Amino acid sequence: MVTLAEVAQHAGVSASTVSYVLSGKRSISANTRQRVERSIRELGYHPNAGARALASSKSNIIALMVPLRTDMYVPVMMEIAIAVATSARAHGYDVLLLTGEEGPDAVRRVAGSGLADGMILMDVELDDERLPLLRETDQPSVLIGLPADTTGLTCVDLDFRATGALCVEHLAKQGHQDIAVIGEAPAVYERHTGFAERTLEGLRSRSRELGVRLLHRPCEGGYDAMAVTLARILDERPGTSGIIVQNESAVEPLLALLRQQGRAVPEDVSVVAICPDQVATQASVRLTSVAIPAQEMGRHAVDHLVAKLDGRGSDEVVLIAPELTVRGSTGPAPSRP
Amino acid sequence: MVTLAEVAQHAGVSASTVSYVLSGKRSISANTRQRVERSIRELGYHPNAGARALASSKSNIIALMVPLRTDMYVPVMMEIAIAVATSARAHGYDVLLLTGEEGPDAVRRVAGSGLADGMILMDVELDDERLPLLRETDQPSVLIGLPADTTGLTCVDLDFRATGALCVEHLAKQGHQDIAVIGEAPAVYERHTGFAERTLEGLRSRSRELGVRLLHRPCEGGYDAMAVTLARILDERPGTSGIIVQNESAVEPLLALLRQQGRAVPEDVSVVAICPDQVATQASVRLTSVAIPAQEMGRHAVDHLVAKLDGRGSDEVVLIAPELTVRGSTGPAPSRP
DNA sequence: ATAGGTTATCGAAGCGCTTCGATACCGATT
DNA sequence: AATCGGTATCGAAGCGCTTCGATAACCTAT
Repeated sequence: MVTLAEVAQHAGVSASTVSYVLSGKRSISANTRQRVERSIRELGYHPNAGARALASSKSNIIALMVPLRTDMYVPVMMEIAIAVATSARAHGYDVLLLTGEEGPDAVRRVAGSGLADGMILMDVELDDERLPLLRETDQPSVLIGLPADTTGLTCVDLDFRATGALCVEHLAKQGHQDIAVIGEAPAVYERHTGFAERTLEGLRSRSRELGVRLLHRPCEGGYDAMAVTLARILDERPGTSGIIVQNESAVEPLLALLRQQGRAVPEDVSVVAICPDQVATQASVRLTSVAIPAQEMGRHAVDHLVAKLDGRGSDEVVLIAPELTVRGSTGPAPSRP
Repeated sequence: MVTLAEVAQHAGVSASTVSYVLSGKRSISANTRQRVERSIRELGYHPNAGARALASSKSNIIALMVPLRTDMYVPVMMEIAIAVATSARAHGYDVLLLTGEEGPDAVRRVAGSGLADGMILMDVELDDERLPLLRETDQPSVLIGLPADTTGLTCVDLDFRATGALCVEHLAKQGHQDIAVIGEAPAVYERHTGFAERTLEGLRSRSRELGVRLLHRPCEGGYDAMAVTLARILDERPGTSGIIVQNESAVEPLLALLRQQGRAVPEDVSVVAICPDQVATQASVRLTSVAIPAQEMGRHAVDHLVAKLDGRGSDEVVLIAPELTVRGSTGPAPSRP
């Protein structure tokens, strides 16, 4: 293993000079710089991460806490995680992967040990138990998702309230009067996940304003659960002509069931999905949808965290404006008999 | 920030004693141990990761290199990644997330800087460009996937050859004579991903042995691509009665298309999938499948790597035996006219 | 009582780096 | 010629921990 001292000796300078060449924190003559850089290359030198962290109290690592549950919106999680890792590298940071398993203790461990300089939390619940710790250790952090109380926190999220409103609006504008919402699994609502509840608020308030009827039903993913849910909806509201889905694993089953029942999309029923673009375009019907901008969220989170670590940047809540893309699954409401 | 020295002072012992209490590398009297542990608790002490890494040349971090591509078998990747993170924690290690983006350089960087003690590589190609580096730096590592040359390497993977064979066997046993294979996207074969090619080998050799006809077609995910692929298959081999799918995002489109064309599963066509159990059970037809044991692979990889880091364990190739679960999508071949 | 062997603890060195004065040299200003 | 402000470099201290002898205290066996 090559050390700074060896590079220094090889280049005929002192260790501190090599350090300054590396960090650029003091001016170095062009001549010396080149000699040092050459030695670094020739010896294949890589600074030791531990020593660096110890001396500078900076690890150049960002911790990313992903939910342990693999049952929910997995591709989105993955996409965010990869976006985070990629953007972090672009800023010179590596990413430490923490699962939700450890719970709040992970926050304590990371903050206490100086393992990471800051952390990004995904899947934040409205009343998340990690937040008190985050505030008290004042660990630099960014949340992906929006808790109930955001004082002193930096959050990045899609504006799910506006997303809900946007979906209702789109359908209402086309004349749909009876709209059904197929939501995430009941467990998601029970644990008060922010995005699910806020979507619902948006859906409800906008439909109230626009005078359309709204029926919300949580739904486990999969074909069987979807069959039951759809039957219940059509039973309660036979006139339903617009459906909003916020559950990736319910999308394809829903479309299959509608087809099977002879309900044409979009002639008989219009469908709007809240899902990543990939899902919307790869479904059996090209879906009108509001995209979940996973990449953008990951990138934003990293940018904000890095800004904080650099002493720039402040606490703030960034809500990304939703965008509805019209594809082939929505159209005018059928005229009622 | 609390340091070892402060704990030592608080407990009235020397720093080294505290260190030995923590590591258990020398015997400590019960009395002293308790006093020290109490101080640790009262002061909320966490050892500094950087200092530890520097002094012990061990970071207690495992690097996990995931593919950058988000287009392929995403849930499997995610499940493996989470299994790795979870098992690693159980062994006292944290996980550093590296994306394929950096390519081979990441290996050099991690090995050189002592950032991680070892690494796990996912999505290994047959002739992976990271392997020479891995061998030359003799960085402790485990591959998930099987390259062409495994000398000096430890690998964990599902036995995809046996998996292919198993699928053919199952269908042949039920009398199917004409079998079609819907594979991964063409790009996957072009970059010589090991698992795809080995599955194919297994499929081909077993079908030759059993005297059944086999047609293999790569397929991009999604509905449209699937429609084209299926049409071509049925055009070339109208008598096809068994289909093997190895492409998660083709599964649901395939089932929808078959339904749409009035081909009943399993009465007219039998379908075997190679996919995670979750996909097989949540599809619109409960699929007979060979599971991809993501969790098990992640766990194995970590166990082997930790064994290596402890000086136990040797280079070896672990192939997990495939298991075929019969569900509702396969049955006897229809009698030919 | 003394040598020999344990067991429990301490002190000091050192891991590889960053960073803060200090120093030496230079040309420009008076 | 003496002074000043830069610029380029060096040396040494120190980050918080691990680990290796050394030492002291205590048993046991002679």
